[in-house]
Amino acid sequence: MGRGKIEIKRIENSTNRQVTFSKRRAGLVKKAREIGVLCDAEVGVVIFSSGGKLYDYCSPRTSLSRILEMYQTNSGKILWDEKHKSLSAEIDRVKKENDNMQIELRHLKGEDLNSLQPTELIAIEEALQNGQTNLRDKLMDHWRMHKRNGKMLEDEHKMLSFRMAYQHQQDVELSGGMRELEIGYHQVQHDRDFTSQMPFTFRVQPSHPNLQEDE
Amino acid sequence: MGRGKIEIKRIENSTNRQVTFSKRRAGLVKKAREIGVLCDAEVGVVIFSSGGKLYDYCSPRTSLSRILEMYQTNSGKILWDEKHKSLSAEIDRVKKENDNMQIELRHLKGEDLNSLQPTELIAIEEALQNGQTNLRDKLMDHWRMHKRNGKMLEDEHKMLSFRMAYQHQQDVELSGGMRELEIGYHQVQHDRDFTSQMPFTFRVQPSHPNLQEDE
DNA sequence: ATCTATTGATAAGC
DNA sequence: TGCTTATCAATAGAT
Repeated sequence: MGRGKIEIKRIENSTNRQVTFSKRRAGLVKKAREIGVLCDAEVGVVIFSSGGKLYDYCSPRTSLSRILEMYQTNSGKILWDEKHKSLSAEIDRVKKENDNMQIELRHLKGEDLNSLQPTELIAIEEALQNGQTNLRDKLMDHWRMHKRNGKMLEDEHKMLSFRMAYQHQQDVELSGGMRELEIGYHQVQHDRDFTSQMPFTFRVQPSHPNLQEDE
Repeated sequence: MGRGKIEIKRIENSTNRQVTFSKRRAGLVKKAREIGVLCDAEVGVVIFSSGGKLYDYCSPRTSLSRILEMYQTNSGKILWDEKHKSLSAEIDRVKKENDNMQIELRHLKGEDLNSLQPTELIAIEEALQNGQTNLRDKLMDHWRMHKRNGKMLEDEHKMLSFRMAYQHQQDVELSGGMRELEIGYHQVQHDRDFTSQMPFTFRVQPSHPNLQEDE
């Protein structure tokens, strides 16, 4: 509900995220108040922003601590005694999450790949390709902006220039390196009708970088 | 919002009240979930119906008791012992580690790059380049091994072939995209003695992919 | 913070 | 309780 539909996933732009948080927090509290009044319910809401700031609401005529007591009674859980268990469980959960991210990081860095299937390797490769595209866009933004402003620092300029050139080199080399694989592909492609699914580049002249140093 | 506007006051008809309660409870929880995801917030909701029945929701990465503890910390009420404190401290520590990895992962995926300096962008780009090199080596290993063993499965073969071709395409395109930057570089390169540090590729013919589809 | 085009939530009705 | 639909409400994006 707004000028455009949005996916329910983390808002990347931090300003937008903050604005949306404020708006929706207000909306949530309003809804909580309404259901309390309309349906004669008691409601408690606790919200922590990503920055850790606390916001809360609870129906009039009661208090959060009373609601929490009722929660304990009704859920059969004794929060104070449960707390220890729940804290331990949380540590486990967070650590596990930690491990998973660790693994994902390693994979993205090209480590610990031996146990992976081609399918998984390809998925990671795609993620890398994506990241690289975004990274390079951003680097080019910097390059262009600095060039336009004419106030690029000497060191920054060196690094950017060097890096741009290096990327180009890498691409040409990898691009060349893939030629070997084309052969493998062409050997088998007539087995099945797969040609229609192949990217057009496949039917393209391989690039011919001139790799001689000219003195 | 519905077939007619309603006043926000207790619904007298008990059936309607019950129905509205169910619908709005679902709506409230949905909103809570959404703000949690969109804005990276932690949310806890506790609802008692007029009949005294308990309903609750809390964001996935936490628990109600955890949220309630955070609430107590933040709101001043402190009634927990040292053990809990140390457990909480550990959670905070691990979560912080978690956040850092999260950030690194996002960066590698090309997200949240706006606040980064060129130096940092370049470091990330290098990591991606590395990862990609390793990934592709591994993919080629798979390709060669399966081809040699002659027992590549049809689907695996399709995916590998397709992926190899796709990588090639990407490289050629990126390689082409870098050409623009060469111009910028050549404009300034005579300012300083930087030529000796430039990769030889820089003095190389750009690739000329033939992008016409041949029917 | 304010303004609206749009999407989203939901009151009624079945 | 679950669907459907006409309406009102929340809010995304722009200012």
